[in-house]
Amino acid sequence: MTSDQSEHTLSATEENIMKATHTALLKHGYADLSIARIGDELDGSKSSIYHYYDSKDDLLITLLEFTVNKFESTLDTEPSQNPAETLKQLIAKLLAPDPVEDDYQFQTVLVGFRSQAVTNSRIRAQFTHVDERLADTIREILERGIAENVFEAVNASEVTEYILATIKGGIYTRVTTDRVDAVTATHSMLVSYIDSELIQDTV
Amino acid sequence: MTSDQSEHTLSATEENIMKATHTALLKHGYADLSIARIGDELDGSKSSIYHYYDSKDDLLITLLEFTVNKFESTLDTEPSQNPAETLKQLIAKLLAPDPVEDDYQFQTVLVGFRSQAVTNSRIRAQFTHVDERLADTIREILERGIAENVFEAVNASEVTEYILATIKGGIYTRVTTDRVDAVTATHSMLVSYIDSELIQDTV
DNA sequence: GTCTATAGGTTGATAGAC
DNA sequence: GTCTATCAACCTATAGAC
Repeated sequence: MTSDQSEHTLSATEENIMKATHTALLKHGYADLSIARIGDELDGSKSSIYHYYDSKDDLLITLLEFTVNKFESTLDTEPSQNPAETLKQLIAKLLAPDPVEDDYQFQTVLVGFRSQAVTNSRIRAQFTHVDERLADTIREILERGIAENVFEAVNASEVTEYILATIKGGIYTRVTTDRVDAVTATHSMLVSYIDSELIQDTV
Repeated sequence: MTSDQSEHTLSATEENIMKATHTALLKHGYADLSIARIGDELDGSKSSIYHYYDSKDDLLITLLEFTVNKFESTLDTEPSQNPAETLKQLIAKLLAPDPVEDDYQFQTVLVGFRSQAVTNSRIRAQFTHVDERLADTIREILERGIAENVFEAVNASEVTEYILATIKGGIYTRVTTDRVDAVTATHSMLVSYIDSELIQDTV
């Protein structure tokens, strides 16, 4: 496997701690997250945390990896499909005006984590990596579409970054403002862009 | 004036506190910001803060307003210019791969604040407002360009949100990852979009 | 208006019983 | 492995001298 994460399965307690930290993070945000508040969401006692993790920092980095993996696994696309449809489905999943509760929670937790990348170099490295993989996913779809003559022969790397930035901007807007219409508009304009600039005119 | 902020000029001490909080925020990030750390950046004693602000929260909300005003004032564009050039200059200022130090600091501080919008409704309202005004700025340029037959007769509101999301995504990427090239690519693709989809073909 | 001192609570983390 | 009890450090905020 290519995963850099240790292969071991999580014990029931570890799973509990992950879930409790996730919930506490949603409730209070990264800045107001404390071991006590995680304990409040936990079935057992808060000190059990220190049996599995060295420190609060260690716990949070582990949760970040855990969350990123779950988030990325929800993005796995059916590769047999038309590249244009695959791309549009990916965008719809990320920019849906009212996503599935789970998806919304992932986005919220990841936005909270991401802001820590400004001052925390470990978290910054993680998100550099996250974006790299998101870009890979999009670029592969584009390159396949170009190879199959579905897409124009654009610069796949540049278009990838452009699409990815727009998606992240849309998610960011959804999670940090009440401007729901802005997300809808961003979504529909991004689809228009794909239709008019990317998809080849059928001759 | 339309500003909802009190008109009074800041005293030297207040100015000092704003600057110290700004610096402490850059150094430690929102989550690890404390009154003591703000005091470390301050000429005087940390308790002087409580003579001017009721609480840490009050101080931070004030700094947010202060920062937003300064940030927006750096965006004032020369309205006599060609709308296409005005728009491109605005984008270049926000997505420059290596912006002026002041601009970079504003973006960093605002990204830190913005993540708090997820759990803090006062801050969320502020950023809803910030985005509204940014959208107004872009929309006015687009509408002027359409009126002057420089731009195609696009849906100005939708295109505005699309451009704004891409810009925010680019800033977000710059501040939270090491993927400098991604920002450059986003910038150049956004300019290409304007050239090919927005600017009217000269007949 | 600015300072020192300090109250009173919360923080992350540990010791040690079971 | 899970618990209770506890520590020392730090937190926000205030009291009160100057």
